[in-house]
Order: sequence, then C-alpha cells, then structure tokens
Amino acid sequence: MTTAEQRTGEGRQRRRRVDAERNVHALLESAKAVFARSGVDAPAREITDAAGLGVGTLYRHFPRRADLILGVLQHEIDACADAALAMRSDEAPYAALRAWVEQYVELVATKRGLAGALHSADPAFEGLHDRVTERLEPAAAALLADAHAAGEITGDVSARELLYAVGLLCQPVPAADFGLAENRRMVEVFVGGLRSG
Amino acid sequence: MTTAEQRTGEGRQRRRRVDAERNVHALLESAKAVFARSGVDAPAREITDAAGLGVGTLYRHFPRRADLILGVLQHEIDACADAALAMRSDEAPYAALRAWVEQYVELVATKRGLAGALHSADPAFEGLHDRVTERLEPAAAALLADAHAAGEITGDVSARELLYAVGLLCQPVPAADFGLAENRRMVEVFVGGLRSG
Amino acid sequence: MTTAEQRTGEGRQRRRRVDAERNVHALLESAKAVFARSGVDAPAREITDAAGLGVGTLYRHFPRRADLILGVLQHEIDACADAALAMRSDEAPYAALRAWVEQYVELVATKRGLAGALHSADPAFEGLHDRVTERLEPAAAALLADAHAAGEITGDVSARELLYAVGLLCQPVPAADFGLAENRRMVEVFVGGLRSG
Amino acid sequence: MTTAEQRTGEGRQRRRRVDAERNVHALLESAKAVFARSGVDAPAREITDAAGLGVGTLYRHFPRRADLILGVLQHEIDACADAALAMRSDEAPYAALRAWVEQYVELVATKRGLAGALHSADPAFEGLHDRVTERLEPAAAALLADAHAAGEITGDVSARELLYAVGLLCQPVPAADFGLAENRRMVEVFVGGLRSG
DNA sequence: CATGAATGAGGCTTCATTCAT
DNA sequence: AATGAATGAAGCCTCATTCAT
Repeated sequence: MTTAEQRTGEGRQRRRRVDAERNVHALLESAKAVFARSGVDAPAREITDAAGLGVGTLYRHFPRRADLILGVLQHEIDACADAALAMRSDEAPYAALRAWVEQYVELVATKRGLAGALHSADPAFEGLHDRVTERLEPAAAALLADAHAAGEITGDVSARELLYAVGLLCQPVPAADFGLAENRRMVEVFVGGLRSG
Repeated sequence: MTTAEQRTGEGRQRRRRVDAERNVHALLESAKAVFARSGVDAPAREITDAAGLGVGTLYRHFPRRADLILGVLQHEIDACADAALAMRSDEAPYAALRAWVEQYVELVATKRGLAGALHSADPAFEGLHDRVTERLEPAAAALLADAHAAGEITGDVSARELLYAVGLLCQPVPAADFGLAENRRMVEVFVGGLRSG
Repeated sequence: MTTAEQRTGEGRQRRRRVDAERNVHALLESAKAVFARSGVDAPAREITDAAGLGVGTLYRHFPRRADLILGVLQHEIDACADAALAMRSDEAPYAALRAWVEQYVELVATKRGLAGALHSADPAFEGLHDRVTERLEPAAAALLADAHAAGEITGDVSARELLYAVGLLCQPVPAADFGLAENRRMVEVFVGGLRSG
Repeated sequence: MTTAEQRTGEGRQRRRRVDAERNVHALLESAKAVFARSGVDAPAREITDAAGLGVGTLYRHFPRRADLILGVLQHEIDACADAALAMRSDEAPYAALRAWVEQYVELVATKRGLAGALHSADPAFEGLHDRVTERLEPAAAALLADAHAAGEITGDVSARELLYAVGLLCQPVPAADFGLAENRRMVEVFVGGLRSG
C-alpha cells in the first residue's frame, strides 16, 4: 500500500514535470524559430503564440530574455565544444581548426540575431558570454595552439577574437543577398588569413 | 514696390533656406554622434535634443529613419569611393587594396550600429544599399581586379562580399572587450586571407 | 469486511482531516507573518512558499483574500474581546479602558496593513467588520460605559469610533520613522483626550 | 520688424505653454478627483480618460506617480503652512493650534488615499515627505511651542507626530460608516489629549 | 518652416485564479 | 485533498509620429 501510494505520488510528480518539460521544450523550439525569423528581440507574444502557450508560461520558465536565449543555445554550445575534442585527435591541426570553425558557423549562422545577442552589453546576457567563455573559448584555444605548434598558422589571433570575428561574419545581410553561403565563404577567407598572419 | 516686395520675399526665402540648411547640418552632426554612442535605433529625442531642435524638424527633413542614416553616410561614402581612385595610382595593387579597406573601416567602424543598419532587410534602407552599390562597389571592384591582375590575390571574393564582410567585422562587442582595435586586426586577417583564397 | 473497509475509509478521512488542519494552521501562521512584513495585499505565492504549500491549497481553504485575513484575526479578536471582561473586574474603570486599549493596539499594530484591510470598502471584508462589531464593539462599549458612569471620561465617543480611531492610529509610517512606539504614544494621547471630551 | 517677429515668437511660445498648462491643470484636477474616489494607486488610464487626454501626456508632465501626487498637494500644503502664520497672531495659542489642525484636516481628509501615499516607504514619495517636512512641520512646531509656552498643553508630542497622527485619523472607513464627520471628531479628541499629556 | 505637446499603439511584466493530474 | 503549471487580464511605460500653433 505504502509502496503503491509512493509510486502514485512519484508518478504524479513526474507527470507534471513531464508536461512542464514539454512546454519548456515547445517554448525553446518556438523561440529558436522566432529568433531565426525576427531576431532575439522579437515580442514575447510571437513566441508564445507559436508555442500555443500563454505569456505567463514563458515568464515562469524564462524570467528574463537572456534566460531564453541561453536556453536555446546551451545544448548547442556544449555540443560544439565537445566536438572540438574529437576533431583534435582525428585530423591534422589546421584541418581540425577549419573543420571545427565550420561547425561553429552552423551554430551561430543558423540563428539570425543570436549573434547580435552575443554582442550585447546588457548585463542580462552575462550568462551567455560566460558560457561561451567557459566552453567554447578553451576549445578554440586548444585548436589554435595545435596549429601554432605545428607551424601551420602564424600571428596572434586569440581564441576569443576568433570566436567573435566568426560570429560577426555569420550575420546574414538579406538586403544584399548575403546569406549563409556567403557567411561560409567569408569565414573560410578569414580562417585562411590566419595562415599568413 | 513690386521689386521691394519681391526682394523681401526672396530675402526671407533665402534666410529660411539658409536656416534650414543649418538645421539639416546640425541634425546630421548630432545624429552622427548619437549613432556612434547609442546606435542607429536611438530615440529621436536624443538626436533633436543634442541638436537643440524640435522633433518636428527632424521629421520634416528626414521622414524615415533610413533617410537620416543615409544623410549621415552619404558624404563619407562618396569620399571613401573617391579615395580609391587616388590609391590605385599611388600604390601597388595589394597595398592599395589594404590601404583602402583601412579607410573603409574608419567609415564603418566608427559608427556603432550603422553596420547593423547596413544589414537590415527593412525596405526603408534600400537607399543605403543603393548608395553602397553605386559608389563603393565599383571602387572595391577596381581594387580587387588590379590585385587579381597582378597575381597578388586569388580566389573569387566579390566586391560586394568584401564590403559586407568587412562591415560585419567592424561591429564592436562591448561585453567581450572587442572594440575598434580588434575590429581592425580582424579585418587585417580577413584581407590577408584574400591572398591565399 | 464492511467494517474493515469503513475503518480504512475513516482512517483515511481522519488522516486527511488532520493533514488539512495542519495545512490550514500553517497557512494562517505564514499569512500572519507575511501580512506583518508585506501587508495584507502580499502576493499569494509569498504566503504559500513560506508555508511550504502550493497555492491551490491556499485557495481551497481561503477562496477570497478576506477569508484569509479573517482567519488570521479571528482568534485574536475573540481573545481580545474576552480580555475586556477580566479587566472590567480587575481595575478601576478608566484604568481598565486604558489597559484594554493597549491590548487592542497589540492586536492591530503588529499586523501591518490589517488596519488598512479593516478600512476597506470592499464587500469581501464584510466578515471582518461583522466580527469586530459582534465581539469587539460590545467589549469596548462596556468599558466606555463604566468609565462614563464613574465620571472619569466625558464626551460621546462611541465604541465603534474608539475602535476605528485607534485602528487608524496604529498604522506605521515607515518613511517618517513613525513606528510602533509612536503608534502607542499617539493612542495614549487619544485616550487621554477622552477625559476632556 | 524685428520687434514684431519677436513678439510673434513670444506669442507662439506663450500660446503653446498656455495650452500645455491647461492640460496640466486638467490632469491635476482629474487626478485629484480620481485619487479621492479610487486612491492614489488608481490606473493611469482612469485619470487620463477623465481628463480627456492620452496617457503619454500624463507621463510627459508627471513621469512618476509621486510627481502627480505632489502636484496635486503642493499648493494646498503651502497654503496650509502659510495659514499657520496668520493664526498665531490672531488667536490664543491653544485656540490657534486647534484652528490650524482643523484646516490641516481639510487638506488631508478630503483626499482619500493621499494620506496613504503620505505614509508610503517608496522612495518615489520623498518629495512629498520633504514638502511636509519643510513647510508643514515648522508651522506645526511653532503652534505647539506657543501652546507649550503658554502652559496650555503638556507632554512631548512633536510636530511630526502631530502631523502624521492627524493624517492617520483622517482616513475614512466607508464600511464602518466612519467618514469625514467622524474624522473631525476623532481629531478633536486627539488634540484634546494634548492638554492632558 | 520650426516647434514640441499630444497621441496611443505596442511590448513588458506581474499575479490572482483555475484546473488537470 | 494537494499540487503548482498555465493562463491571460491588467497595468505600466516608452517612443515614433502627427499636427495645431
């Protein structure tokens, strides 16, 4: 009996948590889409309507806008950082750097406006910068160091500079037909420039 | 009598025209300063207050925000385009390209947010893109062509790509201590990348 | 079997009743504390969090805010009314009146905002006024009548007036450093004024 | 000509200022009425609708709620303070004190909820407290000192305490049929209490 | 032409209350 | 009976834009 009751209790709690998680997920998905379309400053309503939820729900789970942005990026930032490890052992230093930057481009370029958020001075975005600093910067630094050690690149571009420069190059300019393809090409040129630093 | 009246009329008109021009100038100067400080989306009041004029005056001369931005950039865009000519004859092709890009960086980097405006899909900014296309693109194209002909660069980066890529690299990222100095360094790396395209 | 089932049923019911009472008690205690700190309009969450319960539980037991306020005050109102009886026989009339008012001050002054609720025109607070009328007013009236009969006070201040006047004097004015000590002193002056009415 | 132009200029400015002043006045009148009916926390819309103006106009002239409250009270506070002077010379000390308090009651009692604002700890209301401190407190202090000197009152109730105590006694309690008449009577009792302090 | 007061749409955010589990 | 996630109305405030003077 006691066991059964406890199970029921657990079941209930888990169920609620599952529903809430579904909503959180829906909000993140919706936010990702809306961010890509209208930028990270899009009205909250646009996001909640797309998710089929009330604004209150958004504010419950993501009190500040930065929390939502961070929520959208978190996993991808971590995955990207982890990927660097694999690439270091799989490829020659400069090739690994190139390959990893390509992956980083996917992360940043496919989210219109996130690059913008990344650049905000608003203290609310601290978490975002921290995450980048903690996870992405060491990854980039390691790849740069490898390539340096192998004599494949010169100059003194830091990991931080690389990340933000590539982030900037990944913003689309719709009015000038400057899109993802152009972003990629420009990043390639930039990475090429590291060799002749 | 008639003559006198006409003179009076003319005098007034001329006076007004002169006054109006003074105001337009004051607004452009003020806008340039405010854009640099608070970005191109700064409240209209910030600009008119700094110019010591009323908001109505701003709207009379620059009905849409894009008109004001274009007004601010116009002269500098033209000057920058004209400078290319001088550089072509004065320096070796790649050196000329580098030097001109440096000048272009001054144009874009010193106006926080203008780069952003340059990238907006808002149809209101058409005029801006047109100006860039008409004046800057030919200048950049000529310099690129020279360098290509001299075998100093390879690859197929277009003038338009060069302009927008450099424009993107010129945005500051205050939260990451990524400022004008970094902008310049990153542009250098990018231009270096043109050689190894 | 039947008996066993009934017993189980009763057991559960009793258990629930006991738990529910515990919750009601926890909510009243928490509400008392929160009312004292943040006033009677404090967010429901503040109360439930402090009680370690869900908001739903609060609404089950106290559907309207007034129900909660009444719940908090009920016992104290009754105790205060009962105290009047003891005081009447223990002390000289005016002294008894003073002593009782002091006790009433404790009731009202230590619950920031309750005085305010007491004064609301909101029909939801009817119950509160009723309780005051039914329990406190007769007590105050008796003490006033005694003092009158003894010739220790004059004037025609009614029991109701006394109660509400003292209630008003018991509100703190934080911005003016006007707190409980001042409340007490002002009430003393007021009660002194009854003599010279 | 120059003179005529300047006059026109002045006329225009004055005209605009006059219109704006009319609006400011309308807002203050409306606010006074709304404050009296719904308290000083009434929605901004209620005030602007009653004044026939847009919310923006309210915020232009009274950016913070406290500014509006202060605007409503300012003149009356000053007038009340000035009246004290006349009373000191016209009447016997205690009589003057009584008369002045009666006038103060008119100031506070006829504005439901202003008393509440007077008591807020919100830093936005500093201006209000300051005004009371600067204007009303000296007036009350002088009257109290006179009465003390004349031996007509005893005790050590300060000017500040008098002001806030009377302010508190002037709040109506609609649900208990405790209105302006009762406010006045209770204040009388309180002032009577100063004699027997 | 210049002015700046007025407008009000639009976005943000909080919190009382409901209700599925 | 308890829970707390979800809801959305309601109020706040800003600012682009208009328009009477």
